[in-house]
Amino acid sequence: MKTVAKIKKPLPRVAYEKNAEIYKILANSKRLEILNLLREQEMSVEELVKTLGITKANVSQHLALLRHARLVTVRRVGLNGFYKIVDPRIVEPCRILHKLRM
Amino acid sequence: MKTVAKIKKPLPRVAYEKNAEIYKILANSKRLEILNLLREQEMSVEELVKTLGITKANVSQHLALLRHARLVTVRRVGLNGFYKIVDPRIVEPCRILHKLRM
DNA sequence: GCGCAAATTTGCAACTTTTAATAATTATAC
DNA sequence: GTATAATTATTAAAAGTTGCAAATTTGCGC
Repeated sequence: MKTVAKIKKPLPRVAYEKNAEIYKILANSKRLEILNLLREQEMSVEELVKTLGITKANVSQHLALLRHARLVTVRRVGLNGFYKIVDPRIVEPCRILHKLRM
Repeated sequence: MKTVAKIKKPLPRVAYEKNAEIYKILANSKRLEILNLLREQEMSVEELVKTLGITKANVSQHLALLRHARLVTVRRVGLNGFYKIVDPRIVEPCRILHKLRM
């Protein structure tokens, strides 16, 4: 196999629109923190509230957004909701950007 | 060398804030398109206007934002401005997200 | 079943940010 | 000077954020 060129074709325009939608979700430090926390382990809303230091309602709203975007799922146990990340790879770009020291 | 664990430590909180700032810049389809175009080659403002199909003023505003974030640089030749990307790796997350079919 | 308490979500309102259009301005070439 | 390329300023509309209070859901004891 011959490696001819490293040119990467431009993505179709809709790809940028979709991509931008995801970035909009990621463009909030609290949501980023949630995703990075959930990357390691499932967490309850209660725990997230304590860890993030924002109101419960606010955490809930962020979680709803992430849920609707299918970035996290919730498992209900009694009164509590336990959230986990659907695909941990979603936070990879976060780390890449961090390594680019940006 | 032994691989003990794949646990990645949470980033410091400021990292998420910085990260979110970058995502805010990336969270716009036109800016994403600009960055992905510039990934391959330097382009003039004029060319960008034609390719993107939006007003020159609007292109200019997006470019100013990218410039201030030091994501692109400009080279002036006479009346024309030629833009290039500072670090092509900035668009990698874009492609990663795209491959995650998101 | 019913009522109560706890965990979570939702609705509302105030505020901030972002976007994109038009108009005005700057800078350079001729 | 005039024309052209690009930027900046000024808007108005749209979208996002957040806290409080109200509503919802669930579990538990009776």
